[in-house]
Amino acid sequence: MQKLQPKIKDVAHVAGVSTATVSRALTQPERLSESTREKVFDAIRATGYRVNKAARNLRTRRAGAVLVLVPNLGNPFFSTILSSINEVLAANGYSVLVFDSQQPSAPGQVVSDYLLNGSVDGLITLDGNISIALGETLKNAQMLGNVVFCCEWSDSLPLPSIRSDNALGARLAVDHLFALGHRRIAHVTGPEDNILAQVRRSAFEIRCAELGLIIAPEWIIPGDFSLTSGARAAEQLVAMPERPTAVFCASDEIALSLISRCKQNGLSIPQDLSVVGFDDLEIAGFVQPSLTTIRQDRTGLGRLAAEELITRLNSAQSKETSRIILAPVELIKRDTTATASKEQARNILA
Amino acid sequence: MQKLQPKIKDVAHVAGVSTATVSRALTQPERLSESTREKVFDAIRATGYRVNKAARNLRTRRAGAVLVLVPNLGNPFFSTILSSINEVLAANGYSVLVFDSQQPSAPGQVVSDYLLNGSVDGLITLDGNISIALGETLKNAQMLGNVVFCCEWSDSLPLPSIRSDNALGARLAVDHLFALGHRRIAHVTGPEDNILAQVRRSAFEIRCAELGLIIAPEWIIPGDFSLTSGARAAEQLVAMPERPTAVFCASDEIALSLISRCKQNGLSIPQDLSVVGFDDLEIAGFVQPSLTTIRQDRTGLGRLAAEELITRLNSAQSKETSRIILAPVELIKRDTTATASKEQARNILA
DNA sequence: GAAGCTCTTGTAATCGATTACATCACGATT
DNA sequence: AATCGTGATGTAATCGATTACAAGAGCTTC
Repeated sequence: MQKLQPKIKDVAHVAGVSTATVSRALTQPERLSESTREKVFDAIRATGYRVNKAARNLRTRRAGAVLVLVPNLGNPFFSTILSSINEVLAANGYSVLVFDSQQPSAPGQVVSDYLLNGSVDGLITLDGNISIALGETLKNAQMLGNVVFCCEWSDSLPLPSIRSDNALGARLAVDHLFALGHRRIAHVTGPEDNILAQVRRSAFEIRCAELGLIIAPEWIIPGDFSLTSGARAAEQLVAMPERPTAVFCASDEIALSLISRCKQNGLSIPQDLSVVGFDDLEIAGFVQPSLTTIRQDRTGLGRLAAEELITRLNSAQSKETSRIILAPVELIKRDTTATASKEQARNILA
Repeated sequence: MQKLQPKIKDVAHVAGVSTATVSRALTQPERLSESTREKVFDAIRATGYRVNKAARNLRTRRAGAVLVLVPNLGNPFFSTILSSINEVLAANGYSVLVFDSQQPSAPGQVVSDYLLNGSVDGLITLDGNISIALGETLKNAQMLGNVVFCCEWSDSLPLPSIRSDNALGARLAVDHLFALGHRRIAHVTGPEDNILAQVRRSAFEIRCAELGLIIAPEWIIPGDFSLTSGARAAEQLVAMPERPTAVFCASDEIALSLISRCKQNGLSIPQDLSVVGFDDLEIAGFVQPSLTTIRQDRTGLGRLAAEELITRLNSAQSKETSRIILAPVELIKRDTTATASKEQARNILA
């Protein structure tokens, strides 16, 4: 049975130095003579000493931790990003706290608590629904400079945002389908109130217009990124009298479940319908047919967001710029898209 | 521009009481008279006060936080559990720190740091690879009572473990396939060193033996839970001269990619091969054909683990019992399993 | 050899809460 | 009327680190 956790005083005693010296050995070892430094480290080893985080945090007014706000932790898209955020932050000495904003407790309250009570130094949010009220609170506490958006953003908050080039992604998808001869392209959207889904949708519409494609209103099928919404969209698709020959889905989950449901309804993919997803989840390459999709660099997104936050935490000046960092997207051609048949290609709306 | 964060002294001043009273209002409001209590809360509201977590933690020697150690955060199986852990802990006033044990930094070191430096009060680990050394360290620091396994466990550490009934899962899978007439059943395993994978495998073998089924050595195909390993297993399967008619996979990811690769090789699922997975990932119900699998109650696992840890943190006595809580598993019959054809059923090994 | 530097180390204040102990007021008990 | 108990509040010690400031040692410089 061992004693309680040794404290800095115990180490100082064993090493025969003052607590200040021990503290210096910990935080700025180069300031000590080599002999004392070694004495101290020996004592640390001998006692099994670990700095008490709470005491250090109190004194230094830093938490050494970052909060990551995730909408739906269960979604593999987010958790990969989280993993990469974790990696960068850990390498820089920060702990990572997570909070799932889907939870019953009011996330705004929770987030401002974390930031204002000093539990964390900063926030990376993968959730774009940051309320104006929260923004105000953070601004008043001069905490707004320690917040970074990842994937998402909010037009009403002047915050940096690391995100994929969503518009480009949508264009790549349309161009790819167009090049294959498709002229009747549908789109299953993300949630209506989601800014990123809005960008994908409008870029889709604009690109179609540029290419002279007409989009029937019913071809814009509302979804919400989820598997369920993909299946629902498939039902709508197969029921259409003038069925599109291709569909661009706002997420891979939509695409995967849409494909599955279409097959159940007797459609062949990609012969009867070409499908493009968005995200490039790992599973996308492991289904049959494998999914053509727009890859988002999830690891890069997480890394960049973490790096941006660290930079901001280190720079004393609070700069509330709405800097935007675009992560590249890429068309991954797989097997759910195919050349339009003659009949499909000719079948342009009047 | 606002001043610095108000402290308890400021609140006390505004309310015209002592700091002790403010503190009591926060932690044991029933001990104050109604009038002062209201005065204090008014002052708190007026000043926008938030308790400083570091100061409170230092004084109370509690962190109000729990570390969750996750092997591979990017895996949807784990992240759902994490979400449910988060929910329960948040409801009980605990913050959740995560660490991905796949990371370069030595996870053992990191974990013991977190626990010994007071960053967290306890640990829930979804990773079974807790080293003996770490166990010793924690025991010496009398921290071993604050650790709970979730899904995984370690025979060498006397810790509570919340896990699925893996053996039952394997039996359910075998029984289901047997009832459909299958007599030649393969198994794609999890990682060889993974205790949970070992249980599934040995329960599979035992049940087969009980039913009088012979398992050719090559039908035990090594995998590691991953999509990649499922595809590899499929290659091995299709190349077998005496191909099994059914396969029980240690994870859904294995099953999904195995199915996909088998289809690429011209097999029809389930006509040529019945497949059972393990986990019941959300996607399992949204692929075509939808996956028959053993459901693990991921939400329940997370919840139970969190509740168990909270109980332990609240009880002063350190009880290092290796209590086991089994979460139920369930066979979810979907479309990747079918009655064995006459030829399949008759084809028993000599 | 006095002044001034640099380098190393120690003393003690400090971060912002919680809480043991003391005090006081007020009503009940004898 | 003296004593006691109870409830409400205040005073000050405390949690365990960091760090401003001071001080001493050893060197250089004029």
